[in-house]
Amino acid sequence: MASSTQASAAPSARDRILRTAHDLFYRDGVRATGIDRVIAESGVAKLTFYRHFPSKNDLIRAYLDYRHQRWMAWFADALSRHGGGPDAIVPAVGEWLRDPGYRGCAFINSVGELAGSLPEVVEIARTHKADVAAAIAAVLPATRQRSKLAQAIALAIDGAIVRAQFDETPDAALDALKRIVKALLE
Amino acid sequence: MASSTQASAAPSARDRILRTAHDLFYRDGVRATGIDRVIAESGVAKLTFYRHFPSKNDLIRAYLDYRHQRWMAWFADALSRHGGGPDAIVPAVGEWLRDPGYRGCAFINSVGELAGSLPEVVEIARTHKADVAAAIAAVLPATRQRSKLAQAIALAIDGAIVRAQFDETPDAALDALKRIVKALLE
DNA sequence: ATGGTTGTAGACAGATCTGTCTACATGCGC
DNA sequence: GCGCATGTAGACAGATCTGTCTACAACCAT
Repeated sequence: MASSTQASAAPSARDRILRTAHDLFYRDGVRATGIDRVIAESGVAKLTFYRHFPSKNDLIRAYLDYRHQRWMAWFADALSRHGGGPDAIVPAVGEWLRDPGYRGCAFINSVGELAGSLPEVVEIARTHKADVAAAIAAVLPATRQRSKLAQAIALAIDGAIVRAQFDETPDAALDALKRIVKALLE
Repeated sequence: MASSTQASAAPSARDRILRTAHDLFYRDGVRATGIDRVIAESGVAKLTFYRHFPSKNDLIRAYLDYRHQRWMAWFADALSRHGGGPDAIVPAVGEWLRDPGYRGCAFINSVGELAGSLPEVVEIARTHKADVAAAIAAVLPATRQRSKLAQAIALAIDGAIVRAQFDETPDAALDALKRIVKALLE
């Protein structure tokens, strides 16, 4: 989940805006980041920005969609790189939590910040978490309890995500997560 | 964790401010809540407010302290009301998650919102979570693994907290939490 | 009774934030 | 080559937010 860099030369204005918004929203929070900051940092004109995103809420929605795509792709890749079995889960999560730019889960953070003023982020977050649970189920053995088990593991991952957001190092969170996953898988 | 009401007649201005700030900050978020709103809703003059809390950050710190006291007292009570043993944990948490005013963990939400602009909330949240883990350890049998086990359960509770914040009902979160606690305690 | 503390009511300054508008440039398809 | 989409630069309006300031009242202890 390190910040990805684009190889090709000239990204469109929309892409530059979205990428900049992603980095700022994720690092500093959505409310703390002003439109003017996104505009200045992505190097586009104000009118250009408002042509692509008529309101800040449109940008927020696009940010969460973009984040979802990026994160799910990274997670699927990380799981397969670590063997693609149940034992891949904790190391894959650990990779993320150790990333220097780690700032917690964009969806959890956004719900906390915006649930009151932009209720649809709750729906978006729910969808995201359901997809994460499905990705976890995909690496579990196909038993009768697989779905329930994946949900429990996904919930434990959420716990590790917020714990690692507080602590100096993610080690305690990963220890606890490992213990839970091991206990759940017998 | 339902909102507590004060029996005695005349709370001081400071108490009224703190109580109002707590309710608004918790319900709508810290950044989304303006000082003017707190002042209007607590029925106090602006100068009075600024005499007690020279800046919004002072109010935020007081809010988190207040929340910590209130929540820990409620949690200890809930644990003892449900028997004071390991089996009290899930029902106690369930009581909270089912509260109509439930909006997630004030500390998790605040870290997401404020970590960038007010770094000390991270420290405050860490202390809070350590106290929660200690309260959980207190209801576990005194084995050699007690502390590690309490940390794992506390982490699973954090997972249930955020999951219940997304979902329509807390049932799935409580199911998963119950499954994890059961697996951890053999 | 006098001074300090605590309170009310509300105007005001200064910053910041979202969103609009004018004026102009460039490149591409038809 | 003409029109249109897309782009730049930046002034401007209007709302909102934090924090200061003036003017005045009630209460309590010394």
